[in-house]
Formats: sequence, structure tokens, C-alpha cells
Amino acid sequence: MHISQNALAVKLNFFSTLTNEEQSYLAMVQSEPVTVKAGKELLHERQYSHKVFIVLAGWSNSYKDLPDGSRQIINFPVPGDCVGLRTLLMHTSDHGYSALTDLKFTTIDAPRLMQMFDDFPRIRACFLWSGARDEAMALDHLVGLGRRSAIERTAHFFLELSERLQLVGLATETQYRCPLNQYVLADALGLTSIHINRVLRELRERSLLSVRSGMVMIQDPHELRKLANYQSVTHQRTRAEANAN
Amino acid sequence: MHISQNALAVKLNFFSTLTNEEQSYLAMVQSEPVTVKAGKELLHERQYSHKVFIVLAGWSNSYKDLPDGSRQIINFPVPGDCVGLRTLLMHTSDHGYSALTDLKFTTIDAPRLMQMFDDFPRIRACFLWSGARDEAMALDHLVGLGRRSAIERTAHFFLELSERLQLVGLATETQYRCPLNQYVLADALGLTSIHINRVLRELRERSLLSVRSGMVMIQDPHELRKLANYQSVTHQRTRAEANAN
DNA sequence: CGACGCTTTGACACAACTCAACAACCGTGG
DNA sequence: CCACGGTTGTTGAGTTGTGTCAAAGCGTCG
Repeated sequence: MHISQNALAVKLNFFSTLTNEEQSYLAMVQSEPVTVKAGKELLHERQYSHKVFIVLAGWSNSYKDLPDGSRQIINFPVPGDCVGLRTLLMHTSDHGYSALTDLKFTTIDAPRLMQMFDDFPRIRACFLWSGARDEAMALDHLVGLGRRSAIERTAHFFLELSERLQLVGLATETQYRCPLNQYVLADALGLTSIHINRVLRELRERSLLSVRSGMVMIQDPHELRKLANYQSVTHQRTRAEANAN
Repeated sequence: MHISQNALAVKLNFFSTLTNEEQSYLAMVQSEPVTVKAGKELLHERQYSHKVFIVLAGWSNSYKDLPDGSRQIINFPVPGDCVGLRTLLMHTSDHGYSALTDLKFTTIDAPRLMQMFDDFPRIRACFLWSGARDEAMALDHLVGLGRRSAIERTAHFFLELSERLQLVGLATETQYRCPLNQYVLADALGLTSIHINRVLRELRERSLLSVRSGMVMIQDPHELRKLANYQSVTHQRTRAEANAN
């Protein structure tokens, strides 16, 4: 098992403890790690795809482009996240997926994934659980876009990101690296980069959160959570008992 | 098999043809149909739940409430839709679910559902596929809230609803019954009811679409699609080959 | 040093919201 | 049958949050 493949195992273990056999199978079924350059598009909308991506390191985003040239970013998969499960079921992708920084990942081909799901129902359960969590996050995102103001949405976003990164050891309670620029943030939060800038300034001036040279610092977690009406995505939920299915 | 339970079968059959045995099992595993009054809350946020709902007739909505009193409607499940699959995995619901009109549905308990998934992998595949389609629709919704104007979003909404209802025979190309009032539409589309009213007026004045006494009439499907940049959710995709998993 | 990508700021425009009425509709009971 | 209240739809006037356009500042890298 590659050390670098641990993020996935860490995340799945959060849902349910995997045996050594399951863990080593999980490591074995993955391709060798691949590294691509920032900007590389790994999946474009409507592309036929027969594999999933497991992020090991780096930043990427899944998104949808609109005919008027704007784009909506759906998600920023972090290390340990799996991209393309739904696409596998659909056969063709309903979103694009590209690297924002140099990106290291492995892949699993559909047949091997399906075989694994047949042979290791507990692993299948973990993947389903993980997919369900991703879906829950997408719904939070949806609610934010529909009903939260720009500043609430932004605060909420950085809090959620923090929690996801903590899960794989890439953030502390108060800070984490985050190379997302204001154009990218704008596309994720349904705003313009100009307005994101104003919002970040306000958060900074209110001493709640600051973003400087790729580093997010949460200065006042309590007040920030209050502003965002933030509820933890993961911690509020009972840990899964991964029975078959 | 109850005739009234056909909507689910119709929808799953759209994904992959089920055998007679599968169809009758699917009918058998469901509870007797239940009817509840409009307004009844079937699932509230954070509720523990151990069953899924299969809508047979009537209108309902899943939503999230925000502490400031506003709400964001996630989805309007239509007959044949299944509510609560993700909740089953999470053990507690991350959204509320309530009836908007008198509502007829069946339920499937978690253990029986899991048993069915073990015994009939093709049914499991259909449910997963169906869940994936719901997720894809949620993503469309997310994109709309983030990047589309009020009128585009509204047009898009009615087009998508039309297609979903057509799938179960509840709409023609040009019209369908839809008892959603403007408050409800507003909560779904991330707008105020007042603004929805103005948007509907504009759609009416431009002879694209009109909503009168619970009836949606699509007057100019082509222009409406152009306005909304609408792409079919279901038709664009290859029909599934439902192999196990 | 200049070029480029990203951030920051200002002035202005506009889409959508708020508040406040009023009108239409509908079922209910007198 | 009409009067009534509640719900839903409609409209106007004014406000505000966010977008648009334009330009300048700042780092970094070649």
C-alpha cells in the first residue's frame, strides 16, 4: 500500500473501520498515482467515463459551464475524496472536472470497482456513505446559494472546507492552506470576483477570517459560525455501522 | 401488485427493464398505500428514519429550514420518486419532507430494502441509478441558483418539471397540473413570492408560459428552452444497462 | 525591467427585495 | 343567497445587495 494513498482510507475509516484485508485490497485496486499539471481537465461535461478518481494531493474542482460563459463550481474535492461515482452510473459525466494546482491522484476502473463492491460489501457501504456525504454537502451548497447572503455564504464555505480538511489532517481548528483565488471562489459561491473581494475585506475588518497568500486564518471561529449559521456536516451525525449495503 | 404502485415501476423501467419476478417483488416489498392530508410533515430535519417513501400520487417537497425563518425547497418528488435513500445511509435526515397536497405513498423499511438489494442486484442498480438522477437534478438546481437569473431559473424549473411528469404520464408536451403556489415556488427558486409573481407575468406577457389555477401551459416550448438554456436531464443520457451494481 | 496574474478600489447600474396596499378567489356559515 | 374571512395573487414605490465597468496597485517570474 502506498503511504500516499492513505487519505482515502482515513476518510472511509471515519465512516466505518475497515479490516486490514479490506484496506490492502482497497490500496491494490487503485492505479499507480498519477500527477498532472495545474489546469489539466480530467473530465469534461458529457464525456463518457469508465473510472473514478481518488484525490491524493492538490486542489481540483468539479463544475458546470453555462452557454453564456459563466461557470458554477460544484465542489472542491480534497485529498481522500472520490470523483466520478455518479458519472459511472450515468455513463456520461454531467459536469467537468479539472486540476487547480498540480494534482496527484489514483484511478479505479469501473470493472474492478464493481468487482470490489461485490467482494467487499463493507467497502461498498463506505463508498455509498461517502457519496451520501458528498450529496449532503452539495445540498448545503444549494441552500446557501438560494437563501444565504454573500457574506454568510462565504463564511459558511470556509468553515465547511476547514472541517473537510481537518478530517484528513490538512487543517487545524484555526488555519489551513487554500490556494483558491477570488475568481474561483466567485464561481463557487455564485458571486463576482469583485464582490468576493468586498466580502473578504469585510470578514477581515470584522476580525472573523482572513485570507492571505494562500492561507486561510479563522480568527474568531465562534462568531464566524454564528454569522454563517454553520452546523457541522460530519460531526452531527452518528458514525455509520457499515453492514453489508 | 397494486395498480397504483405502478409509477415507481414505470420509472425504474425507464432505467432498465425489470423482469416480472423483479416487478412483483418490488410491489410486494412495499407497504400498503397510505394517504395523508396536505401539510403533514412526514420527516423533519434531524429525524432518525428507517424507511423510504415511494410517492404514488399528490405533491410534496423536501426542504431545509434556516434559523432566520426562510426555507429552501430542495425538490418536489413526483409520483414514482423515492424519498429518503440518503437519509437511510446517514441514519438521520438532513432535510424535512412534507405533503403539499393530500399525498398517497408507500414505504419500504430499511431491512426489507437491504434484503431486496442483496437478492435483486438489478433492482439495486435501478435504485442507485434513480438516486444518481435525483442528484444530477439537484446539481442542476444548484447551478440555477448560483448562475441563472430569476426568469431563466423559473423557465428552467417548469421545463424540468414537465419532463419529470411526462416520464410518469402526468404531463403532455404543452401542459400539466401543478398546484404549487407562488410562496412555494419562491422557496424553491430562491426568490420572494412577489418577484416570482413579476417573473410569471413576464413569461405570460412574452407568451412563453402561463400558470393559471393550478395548470401550467407551455405556450412556446422552443423559445422557453432557449431562454432557460434547457437541456433534458433524462433524454440526453444513454439508457442504463443494469448489470449487478 | 516589463509582463502577467491576481487583488483592490471607486462610481454607477440594475436585479431582486421590502414594505404596503389592494384585488381576486374560495369555502364556510349565517 | 350573500357576507365573510382566509388564502393567494397583483401592483407600486422605494431600498439594497450585488453586478458592471474601469483603473490602479502589487508580486512574481522570466
